[in-house]
Amino acid sequence: MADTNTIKRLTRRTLSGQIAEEIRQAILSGVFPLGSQLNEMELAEKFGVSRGPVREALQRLIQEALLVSEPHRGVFVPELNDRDLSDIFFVREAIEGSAIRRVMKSEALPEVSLTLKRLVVRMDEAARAEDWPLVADLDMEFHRELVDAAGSSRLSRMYATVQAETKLCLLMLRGGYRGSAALVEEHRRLADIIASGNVAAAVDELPKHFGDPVRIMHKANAARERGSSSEAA
Amino acid sequence: MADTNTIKRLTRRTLSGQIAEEIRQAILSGVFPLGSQLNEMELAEKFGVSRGPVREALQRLIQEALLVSEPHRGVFVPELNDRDLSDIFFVREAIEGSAIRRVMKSEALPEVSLTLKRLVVRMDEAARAEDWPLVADLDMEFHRELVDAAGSSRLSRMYATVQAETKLCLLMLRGGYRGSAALVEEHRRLADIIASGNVAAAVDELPKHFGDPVRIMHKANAARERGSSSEAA
DNA sequence: AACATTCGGATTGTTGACAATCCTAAAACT
DNA sequence: AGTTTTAGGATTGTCAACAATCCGAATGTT
Repeated sequence: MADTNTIKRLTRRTLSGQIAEEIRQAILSGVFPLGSQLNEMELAEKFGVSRGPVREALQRLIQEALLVSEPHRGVFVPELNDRDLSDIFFVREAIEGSAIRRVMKSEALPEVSLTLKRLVVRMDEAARAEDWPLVADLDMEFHRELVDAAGSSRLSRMYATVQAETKLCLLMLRGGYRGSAALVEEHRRLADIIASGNVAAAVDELPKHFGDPVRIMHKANAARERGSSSEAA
Repeated sequence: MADTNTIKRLTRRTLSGQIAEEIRQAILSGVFPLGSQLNEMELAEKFGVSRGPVREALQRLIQEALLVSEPHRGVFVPELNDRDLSDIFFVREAIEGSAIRRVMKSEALPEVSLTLKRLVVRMDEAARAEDWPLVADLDMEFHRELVDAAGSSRLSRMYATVQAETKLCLLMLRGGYRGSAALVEEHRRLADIIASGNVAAAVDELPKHFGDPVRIMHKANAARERGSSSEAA
């Protein structure tokens, strides 16, 4: 047997696990509006189960920062403010930066570069077809691929949760996701720099890459909060 | 009213939260040996509560990677192998590296440096008194302080979980925590470099700082596994 | 009219019991 | 004797009911 590294994934699907996955998808799809409350009993009978598994599923999503719990009040879809937004992208930069550094030092760099460039091609096709949801998905996949290539299970897991929060951010500007073809170009640029082997340049590119979305989202967030008088932080 | 120091403990302690904290401390104190199983019913009656809150507490700790769950089998204190060990310190390097970069760019650097140097002083005192547990605690605090200084709640939270795993690592070499005064010197060195403002030097110092513990633990781990014929990874 | 108080509805937090699953080990078979 | 089968025990997974807590509206007071 050549590879024994496949550790026999007996993913024993537990009920609460399935429910968590279901609710997670629902949140990230915008089924539950930001700030809305999730009723345990309601979810329970919607899934045809008791409140126990639902509670456990919610607990898990709380740990993933996809929900926030106010004791004796309920669990809510969080509303992200500017601080959160900056923080999320700061952490993304931290994680992806480390991933880039490690990948570019490894001998798997050519392979990873190829994978990334293929993703850019698909992203380009999607952009030409103006399939913006697909573009967004490929954007996510691009960065996830990059982080996973580092081969650190912990880094990947951490990144997964931050990426989920990023999706939450995208929900804030519903449909307003900039469909500019510039996005494709940015990723192509990033992929090229990574392939080039210039570590410093690659790491420097990340803030530029994230700069735009952060600014755009901040703007959208400010516009959204302009209507409701908010608390000063 | 002159004193507003009562910071209004809004921290509504939920029962499961308290239990989680209790179990967490127990795990990190080595009350539960590595690889041992945690019985829900047993814990429940030990805490004088039902299995519900205990289950939720365990769920939380599982998410923190302080426990692993095998469906329909039970939850166990994880046994960390060499891969885990390397991974943990890789992630620590990633997080602390980003924290250092941000802190050293901020104007709070002098203040942070001072705090770190004070910690080194305390660590030195503890080392002279040969109070190694305290030295270990101060080691943890040093790095946590550094990360917290970055002002990113998400980075801090992620680091907290990795640091908990680090404590798990220390449990592997029970009591064998090297009490060398070199540890103090290393931290002093790191604090000095950070204070100096030389970002590149500071970031370069991290791998050196982590190099020793990783090697030592690998050695200890190998020695520990020498007795039991283990599966080849 | 403005403020404090109390009551009601709703939701979460907790409990004890029941069902499903897994591991161990004894027993039956070749 | 060695291997398969099958019961036993134990533990987790799930459920429905009970208790505690919180929010908001209605009521009473100044």
